[in-house]
Amino acid sequence: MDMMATAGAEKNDRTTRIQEINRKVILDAALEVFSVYGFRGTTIDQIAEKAGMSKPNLLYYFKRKQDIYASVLEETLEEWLRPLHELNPLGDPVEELRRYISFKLHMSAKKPEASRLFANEILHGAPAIQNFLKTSLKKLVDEKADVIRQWVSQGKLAPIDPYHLIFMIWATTQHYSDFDVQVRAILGNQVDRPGFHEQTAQAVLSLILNGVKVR
Amino acid sequence: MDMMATAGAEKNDRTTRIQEINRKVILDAALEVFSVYGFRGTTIDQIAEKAGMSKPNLLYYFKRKQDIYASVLEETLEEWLRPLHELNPLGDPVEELRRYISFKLHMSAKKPEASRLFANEILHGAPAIQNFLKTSLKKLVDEKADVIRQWVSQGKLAPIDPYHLIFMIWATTQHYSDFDVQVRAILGNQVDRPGFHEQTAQAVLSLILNGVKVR
DNA sequence: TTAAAACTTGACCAGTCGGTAAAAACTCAA
DNA sequence: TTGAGTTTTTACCGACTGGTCAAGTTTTAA
Repeated sequence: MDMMATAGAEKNDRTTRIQEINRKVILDAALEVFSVYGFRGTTIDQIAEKAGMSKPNLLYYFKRKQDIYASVLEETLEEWLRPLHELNPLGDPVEELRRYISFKLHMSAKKPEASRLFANEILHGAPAIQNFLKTSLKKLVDEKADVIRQWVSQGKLAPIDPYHLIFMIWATTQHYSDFDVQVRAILGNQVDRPGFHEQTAQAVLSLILNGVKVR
Repeated sequence: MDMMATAGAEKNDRTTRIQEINRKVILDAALEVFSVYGFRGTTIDQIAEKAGMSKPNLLYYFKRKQDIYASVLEETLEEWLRPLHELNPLGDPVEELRRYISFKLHMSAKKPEASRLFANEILHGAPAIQNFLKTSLKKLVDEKADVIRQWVSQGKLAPIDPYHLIFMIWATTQHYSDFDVQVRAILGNQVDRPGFHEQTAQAVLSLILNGVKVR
């Protein structure tokens, strides 16, 4: 499997209003279903039902199951990585990291499906986005690792490995969406109490930032 | 789906030598396959082939696919949680955490299949081990969270939330097995260099422990 | 108004997969 | 050696699922 462009509808390559609407409806439904059941665990019928249309109709917009999957991934990837893009080399390091972590936690809470979709894809060897990981993602991370390394060499951060720091931030923030059931099993229904998200952010921030500040 | 006992072979409930061997062969094969493809993504034929026997023969030992899956999970769970059990309330807090983190990282590197198996199960809502999570696991974590809380109140650790600390340790250590492809895509083949595992351990340890030490 | 293009659907097909049936092959204690 | 119990295999079934087809309905541009 490999990342590929969205298959258009027949003959003409113009995108009609109906196409625009239905593609979006399908991709929204697909995200919901794929993120819960994974690629193999998802049936086209499930997506079609959630999208409120028949299977052949759905297949009119996306010729194969993989096309839907690749499109959902593509759509969500950019949004998911934007916060890292915004890590500002000129800002205050601790403040920048605080912003980044807060935002990632916020995304995890607000859109856990996206996180789970990736987690599942990567867990299964990233068949559809391997190339993306090795090019775009690597480039972005290398860039930001450089930023962090400079912060360190300027004495603004403790001498930490930037890559492992980034991995730790990813792992920790996404844990709360990917392993939601486990978190719930252990913390019980306090997870649903109003202030929980803020408490979590507070705890995670102080843990990571303390490990990163100069002493 | 729910956790269930291993289905024995027919009539007599005595476990023969052949049964013992074949059950183990099957469970080893099953761990390999399930951890890569997940429950739905795995076919009984795949497991049977890896185990070197025919599908009906495999089904002679485990009546249904779910039984194999449940058995593999059950078998691996205990081993996976043992290090947390060994967190010693009487030891030096930072040293105990160092040991725990090191051991988890070591397990992630040595037996990534186990980690991936759980990650996959939990990611999909933990249908087979929900009950385990809510009872055994919760009890264990509550216990150890208490230990950490006491360390904090004795002034031996910075004032951190014990649950979020545990989550962070889990998330970070398992990241290296669960998201192996992503780590590889970003770090390249340095991952396979001899000292890599030690470097990672060093980086992760200093990050987490710095966040935890009293200042 | 109209006809071409776009959209939708019911019927269906072929491959896959979990699981069964029944009989053959093997093991082992007496 | 023998036969009861255990293990293995061949053949097969029915449900599911990804995807196709052809015919119908709706939309849209002229």
